[in-house]
Amino acid sequence: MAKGRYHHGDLRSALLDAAEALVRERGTDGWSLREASARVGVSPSAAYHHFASRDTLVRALSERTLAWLGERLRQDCEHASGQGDDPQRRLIALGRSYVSWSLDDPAVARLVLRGGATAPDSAISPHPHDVLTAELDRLADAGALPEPAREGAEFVLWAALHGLAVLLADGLVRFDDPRAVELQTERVVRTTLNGLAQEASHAAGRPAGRSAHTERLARRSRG
Amino acid sequence: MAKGRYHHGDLRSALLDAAEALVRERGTDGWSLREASARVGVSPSAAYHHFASRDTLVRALSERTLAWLGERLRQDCEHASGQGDDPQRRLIALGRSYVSWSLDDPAVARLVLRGGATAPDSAISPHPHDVLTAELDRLADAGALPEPAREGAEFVLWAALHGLAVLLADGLVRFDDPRAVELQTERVVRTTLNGLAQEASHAAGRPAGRSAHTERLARRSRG
DNA sequence: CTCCAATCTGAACAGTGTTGAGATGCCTGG
DNA sequence: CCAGGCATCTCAACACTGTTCAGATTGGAG
Repeated sequence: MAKGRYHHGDLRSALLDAAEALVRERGTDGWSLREASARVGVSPSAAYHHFASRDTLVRALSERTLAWLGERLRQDCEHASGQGDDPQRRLIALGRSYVSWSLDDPAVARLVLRGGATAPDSAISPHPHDVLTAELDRLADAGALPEPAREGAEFVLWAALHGLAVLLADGLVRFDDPRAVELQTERVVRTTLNGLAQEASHAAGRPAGRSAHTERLARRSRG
Repeated sequence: MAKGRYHHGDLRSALLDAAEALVRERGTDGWSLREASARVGVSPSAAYHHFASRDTLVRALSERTLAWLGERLRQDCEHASGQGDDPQRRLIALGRSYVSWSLDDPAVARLVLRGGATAPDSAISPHPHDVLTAELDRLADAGALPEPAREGAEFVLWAALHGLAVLLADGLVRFDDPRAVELQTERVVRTTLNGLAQEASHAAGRPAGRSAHTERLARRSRG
């Protein structure tokens, strides 16, 4: 629609769509703002009425995708919860969803997962990290994660999952069989959770996780 | 040296140095080949006698740094091995070195850790991944890692460490206290190793890690 | 000392992000 | 129904980019 019309209608999201397609085709930097504009059928400068710069467009795409991913993770957790509401099963589903996405759409994942592209004041909802945190809470509530191990546990599991996703998206590690990716992901989640659960028994005598207080980047308070 | 001379002497590594400094100042893309050339005191086209393109220069810098990092990791393992040659202590040292580097030099780390910048046929030696693998072998030899858990364990630990390093370099996670980073890194290594060691007892009945056969990207056979 | 091959320069090309002055046409208020 | 405001878009231009190539320069081999 809006073919040949002077006013486009929804240029902003049309540009985001074009940018997403271009990222998929040629990566984050393999295309120009001018090309995205041309693809939408609009002059290069038109984009500047919706985005302050090319970089802003890319960031906006990153945020849009991140929110989409958060929703996807949440849904996949819910869907996996089918029988018995096993929190560990839900976390494995989350991990599989996260990792398989980064493998199926590596170019977009490379863009999104290096969060430098995410504005600090953007309110992404639901943020993938928040989904993971909520699932860990669920695990702790179910008694499968001792209280001392719960503190900061999200950073351990997040690091492991994020690391696997990034390694795959960047092509630093490859699995011959797609099924192997699922197994590896499952193993990473299981191993990490096992390690976390066992932490309490080893913790006596060392500073414990409490002093490793961490904070996520501020993502609150939309401008 | 070579000030004002027509022939520079060692332009290739001078360009790499300039590129490294520029990456540190303004990130991977915040500078131009022309600026790097100018900084070295040479015309823009001179660079093309040493690098096929800007991208090639960046990749070369990435490889140089990766090899440097591998050497650093190896040395830090050796250094930590002081008393008793405890393999776990060595792995913790490796993790701390890896992570603290990515936090101390985040711009360069961002460039290096996303291996897309690494040519597939480059022979990086010693490659950080190989160092980690060797240390896990050492752990297994010491009997601290059951045989079935050893298989593919490097991908679990690598994912966790790499994930933490990347999250920090990208600023997706921040710790208020530098000491907290060390503790968190130690926790990630310990937790992962604990989880791995405990794997055998849980493994009965599931496919186990054997079918999750993995392979690193080919980095052998220099052109 | 001469000449070659490696090295570097200078000028040029197409394409980039970005800007500002002006054209266009949707929508609101009369 | 129609005037006109205003967001939206176009056009032309700027400085700058990566890259190429014909030619100038020079260290070192014969």
